[in-house]
Amino acid sequence: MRFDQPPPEPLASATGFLLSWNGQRMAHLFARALAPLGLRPPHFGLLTLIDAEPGRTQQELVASSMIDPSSMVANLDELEQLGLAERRQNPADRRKHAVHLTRRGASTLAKARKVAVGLAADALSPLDDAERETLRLLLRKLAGIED
Amino acid sequence: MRFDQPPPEPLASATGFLLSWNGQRMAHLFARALAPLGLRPPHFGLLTLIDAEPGRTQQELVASSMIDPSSMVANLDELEQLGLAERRQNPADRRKHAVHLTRRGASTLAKARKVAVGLAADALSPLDDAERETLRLLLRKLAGIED
DNA sequence: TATTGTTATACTCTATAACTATA
DNA sequence: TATAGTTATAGAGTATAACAATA
Repeated sequence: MRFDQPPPEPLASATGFLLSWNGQRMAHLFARALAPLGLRPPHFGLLTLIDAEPGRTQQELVASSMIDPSSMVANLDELEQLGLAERRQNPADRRKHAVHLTRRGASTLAKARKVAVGLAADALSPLDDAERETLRLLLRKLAGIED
Repeated sequence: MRFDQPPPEPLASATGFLLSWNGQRMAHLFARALAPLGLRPPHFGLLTLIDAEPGRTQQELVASSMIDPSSMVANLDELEQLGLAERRQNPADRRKHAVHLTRRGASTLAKARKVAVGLAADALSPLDDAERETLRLLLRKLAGIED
């Protein structure tokens, strides 16, 4: 898909289509902005979740993320290979792995956050601050988040 | 990706992430709603564009859509196999194909539109009418559409 | 030599389900 | 018998670039 020009009418009149278009465009831009760090968007989400509550098991991460179990394995494998996260053994139950960030993982996450903030500022530039906040609140409500 | 629960904090605080999440969720739901008609989302977009201006060449459709040339061929092949669209020869330039809907294509498009309208009503149900219109206008502005 | 359309191919991403180990 | 994690595999979807035909 190409996102180099505004979407064509009459599709661009429908809210559902606009939502898909803007969302997929944002995902696309984010993937590209993250690539120089060697990360893909799910990596960023996972690093963020591990950082928010270190030591969770993979299943707990599956439950609180959008990633299914087999993709979780693959993504954590990649983060380990990059030296950004590690699985630690739980002595009480050797089936369970506690997932932590490495020091390098924490610093890479900080860099990635800067990339994300910069991209958002750029991609949302057609809107002023008040409009951005209105959009954010509408999207939270739409996503089913209670405030 | 799973979209069966609201996205996790702290990701769900960022407008960019919310945009991706809602957009991909909508695309996902739309793909599923369209499947019983034997269509995928690009088919719907293409049928809509052909209907809006019948007789365009494939290149013109490429230029005014988000679909790249080789995917355009594949998508039109599929629409022809389904009996929904047809390539007509241009006598003046035999390289160019004029793309039209068949009668069946027009009626399938009408059905698909109903599906799309129903899905949008459903997926946007957390918002009231005024909020939906605000969202629509913000998304148009964000997409770079001048009003 | 440029344009229109097509084909072939390779790649990313993900989902499904089967499998291993521990409990 | 149930749970945590893993592996293997197949499938959808898309992008890249080479190719054929017509102009």
